[in-house]
Amino acid sequence: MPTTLKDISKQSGYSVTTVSRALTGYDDVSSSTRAHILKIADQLGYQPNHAARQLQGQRTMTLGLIMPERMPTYEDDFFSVLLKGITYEAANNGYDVLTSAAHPNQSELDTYKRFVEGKRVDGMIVARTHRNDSRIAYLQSSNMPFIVHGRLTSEEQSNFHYIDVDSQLGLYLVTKHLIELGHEKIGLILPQADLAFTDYRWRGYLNALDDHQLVYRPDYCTHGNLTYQSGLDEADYLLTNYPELTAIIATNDWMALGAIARAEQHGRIVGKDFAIAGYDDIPAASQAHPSLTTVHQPIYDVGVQLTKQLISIIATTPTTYHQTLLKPHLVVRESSGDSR
Amino acid sequence: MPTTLKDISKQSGYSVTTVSRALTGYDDVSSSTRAHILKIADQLGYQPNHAARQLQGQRTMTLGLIMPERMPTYEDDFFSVLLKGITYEAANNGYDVLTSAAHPNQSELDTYKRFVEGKRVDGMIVARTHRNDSRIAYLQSSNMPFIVHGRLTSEEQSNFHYIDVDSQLGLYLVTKHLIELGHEKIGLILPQADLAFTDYRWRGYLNALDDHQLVYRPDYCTHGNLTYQSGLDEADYLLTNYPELTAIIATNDWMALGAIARAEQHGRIVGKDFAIAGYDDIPAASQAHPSLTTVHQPIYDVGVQLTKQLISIIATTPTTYHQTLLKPHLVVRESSGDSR
DNA sequence: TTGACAATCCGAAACGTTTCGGATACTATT
DNA sequence: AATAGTATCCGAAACGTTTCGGATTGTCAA
Repeated sequence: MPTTLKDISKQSGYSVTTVSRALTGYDDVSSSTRAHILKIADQLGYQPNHAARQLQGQRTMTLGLIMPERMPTYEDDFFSVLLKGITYEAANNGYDVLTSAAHPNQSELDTYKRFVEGKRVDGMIVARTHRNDSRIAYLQSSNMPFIVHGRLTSEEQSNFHYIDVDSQLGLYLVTKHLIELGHEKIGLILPQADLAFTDYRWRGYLNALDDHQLVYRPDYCTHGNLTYQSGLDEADYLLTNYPELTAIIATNDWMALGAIARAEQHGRIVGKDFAIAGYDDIPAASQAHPSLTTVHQPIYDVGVQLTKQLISIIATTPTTYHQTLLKPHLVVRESSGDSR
Repeated sequence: MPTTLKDISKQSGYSVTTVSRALTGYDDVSSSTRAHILKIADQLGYQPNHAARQLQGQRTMTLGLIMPERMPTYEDDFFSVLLKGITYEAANNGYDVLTSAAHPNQSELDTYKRFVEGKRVDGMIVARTHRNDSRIAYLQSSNMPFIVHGRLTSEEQSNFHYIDVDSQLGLYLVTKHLIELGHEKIGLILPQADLAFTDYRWRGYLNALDDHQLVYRPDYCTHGNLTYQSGLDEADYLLTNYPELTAIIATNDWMALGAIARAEQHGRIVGKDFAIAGYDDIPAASQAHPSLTTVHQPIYDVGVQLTKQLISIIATTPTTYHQTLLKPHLVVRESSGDSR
């Protein structure tokens, strides 16, 4: 049974109140008694009881992140890496991080409610937004500080603090890159339609075609689910139905890697007579063969930024929304090939 | 301000006690009043205050994981992936996960104390053990349930619950594999000497040499720090000083990938006239060129297992140590080449 | 009619902390 | 010598929950 204020009080002869005030640094206690109390607290290895503090209405010094109900894929480490950035930056500022996922027989939203209304955290981080995102709607209706990685779709209002990577720009850049290499018939493998960034990526592709007077062919666009397997599948679909394609853009690297594998099975030599590009720049992208042309997303750093912002939001409750759009950059490697 | 038991009490006309007992399912309240109370609680969207529960001595339904002080490397996602497994499995059992890292001006051990003595968790998970591990010593002296991923070194007593992958076997397998391909002069890049698994991996290498009557050359062994960069550096050192080497085993994949790159700069053709093997089987390993022969570690699953075990330990406080040693398996790919 | 027993409810205390509103004793000012 | 001010301390209440030990009612058997 850990030491409490009462123990220190007994040992030192001072009241619990004074001990508390000494320990939390009020100017209301003489420096000699403070020193005395500090020493005893140290001797006894005092650690404040977190629950008691919280109960009485304090900051929890804890940030919350909830993992999505079903990971889109086992191999997807987006949340893990983000969480790594969040945890370290939180720790730098004296915060801890509470993570969870939906409990059995509970919805993801229930988990948000547990955290928010159970007063377990001072702020929430939400990531991978989707169309009509009920988590965001809920948080807006609560008065829990929160920050979002990503926005809502371009038709929706994003009235909240967010940090997003401009994936419209990202896809514009990679599409432009391929067009400038001479490609005119470019397949596109998008993620699930209800993910908010699908919208932006699609627009980026569209804009690039427009800017170069190329016609947009909706049938060149398919939807995968961010896995390697779906990269295989969708590439297969595109290559068998539209053999005129000379390039494929996949909107994440795992799908791109799948697409490379399948394209080569179709007899295309990726990086030579066929181009493939991805998105994310995961570690495997640089190791792949051919190495993958892609768009770099600094996930760890985004985690750090989100945390920094959220903590400042908690501290200051700003009246205006803090919204940042990071510029991604294109990483040209072998898979997009030389100019044709 | 969220609803409390008192609110429900007022609304329903029953006492706080009865409301509490109705909600937590005592048989001490008639089914009609329970139904009534349940309904009101639902209407009001009642969420129990976690702090109040904890304070009064309940389970926290929270597991703790602390990230190491300095990540050995930015690219190392070991903890992130482990945490992903832990979080999902914990959620499956109604638990949340509290993560942190050392706060400024505090040691890693202080963080353990904060969690344990601040009564913030019901159990702790510790990973990546090192020689003379003070975290484990501390947890043993507390009576907080905990489970460890990894053991202490073979000279130390591992008197605690753990799940480890038998990396001695792992390194034995990969060394044997190379020897059977005809290699006799095999370099070894080990991790930092104070990591507990360094000891086991070294022994595995040694055993394999012994079993095949090959002499052990201590100077063929160097120490890296698990990064790609140190793979470059150590491979460079080995190749320039011991050009007679025909193979290098790196004890993790990132160092192996670095070693491949450097070996090719030294004019070796990896997979042909030179063999390289790694350890971990990270996603990049299968994508690498040449693809990397390595030893598979199921990190996500280990996270799941650890969580399962820890929860059962919390529930039953077993008197005997639960210790599992998982068998890793060799994944042969191109980088170890054909028989010579 | 009485006693025993079950069913249902509730008051009060406790968990460990912070904070509000004083209380006390000393010092400096008039 | 009285007043005001300052420095230092503390009692009690509060946060929201659970639990211990009854209290109240009603039922049923003797």
